[in-house]
Amino acid sequence: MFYSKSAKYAIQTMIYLAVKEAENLTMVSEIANAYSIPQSFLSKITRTLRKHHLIKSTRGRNGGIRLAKSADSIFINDILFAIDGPESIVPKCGFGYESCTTEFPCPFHHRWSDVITQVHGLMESETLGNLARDVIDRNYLPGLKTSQPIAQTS
Amino acid sequence: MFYSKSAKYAIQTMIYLAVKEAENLTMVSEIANAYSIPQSFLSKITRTLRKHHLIKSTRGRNGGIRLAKSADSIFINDILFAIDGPESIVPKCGFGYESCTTEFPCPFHHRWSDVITQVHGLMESETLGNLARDVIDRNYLPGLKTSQPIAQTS
DNA sequence: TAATAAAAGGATAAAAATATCCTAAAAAAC
DNA sequence: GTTTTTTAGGATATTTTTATCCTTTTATTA
Repeated sequence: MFYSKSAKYAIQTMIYLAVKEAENLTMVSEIANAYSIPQSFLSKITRTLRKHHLIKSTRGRNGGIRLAKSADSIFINDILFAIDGPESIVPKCGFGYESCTTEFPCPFHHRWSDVITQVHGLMESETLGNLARDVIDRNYLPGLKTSQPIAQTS
Repeated sequence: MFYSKSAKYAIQTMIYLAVKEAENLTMVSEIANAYSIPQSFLSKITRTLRKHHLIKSTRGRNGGIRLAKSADSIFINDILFAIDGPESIVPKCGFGYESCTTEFPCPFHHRWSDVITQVHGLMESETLGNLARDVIDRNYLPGLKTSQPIAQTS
């Protein structure tokens, strides 16, 4: 896949928070439960997200996490960067050559560059806000009271 | 990335063989050396390729491997399937939901389906023959005597 | 203030992917 | 037929990713 399982968990978490933006704090355990993510593992991921200033957290009873800024100002790439590191957001050669550029292309380069560019363009331009609105419109968020199988609504 | 390191090695190997199609047999060690792949590891991969009838091998002195059929009849998907298994060639949900369909889509589904479909379409339609011709045209194959840095020729 | 509940953090474990090593089998060369 | 060279195969090791466990810190509540 284009990103790690950890990054997937992170994106799920961020979407969850974006959808619940109104609420001040959400417990990590609630999100872990909603997506069937091991709680301790998700805890590590949210700590990383916090270190990258994507979320803020409060300890202690009634504590939890929330977005650090507007969902519209957070791009998917920001999340991938935080979790999978800088490499993850650099369009990489489909063929796997370390240094594959336009000047020194690999066999796959030309065939893949369009597609790879699209993927990374999507990551760069897609905001958490867009995804959250999509989730709300479709009424689709596991674990939320408002959630309904989309199959019934369409 | 879209596929594993093993699959990358396999694709590199298959392209190497396709370019050298004229020659009867190529040693695994030669390919491993050309791409800096651990030889024993590549040996395992070529055994898998053989079991999937993508290459044929001959043991003993002057032995080696060669394509089992015409490069034009081998699709990249065939290689990915052999190495990474059936999952690798099934377009998967960008968001990571296990069951993400048109009827039961996830937030990413609509945004990603176009891109994912393109990636997998490319895998399905791209043949080893096409890639090999590209390599020959560009005179680009590590370890081959004919290889030249493409930067010099363009 | 003590009990409780939450995130933070560190140590460890389990699983998966990648890599190494050694022996066996087979084909050719001598 | 012995040696050499190559792929086949199995056992093991290393690395990376994912997951678990336990303790600490912090805030709330009783």
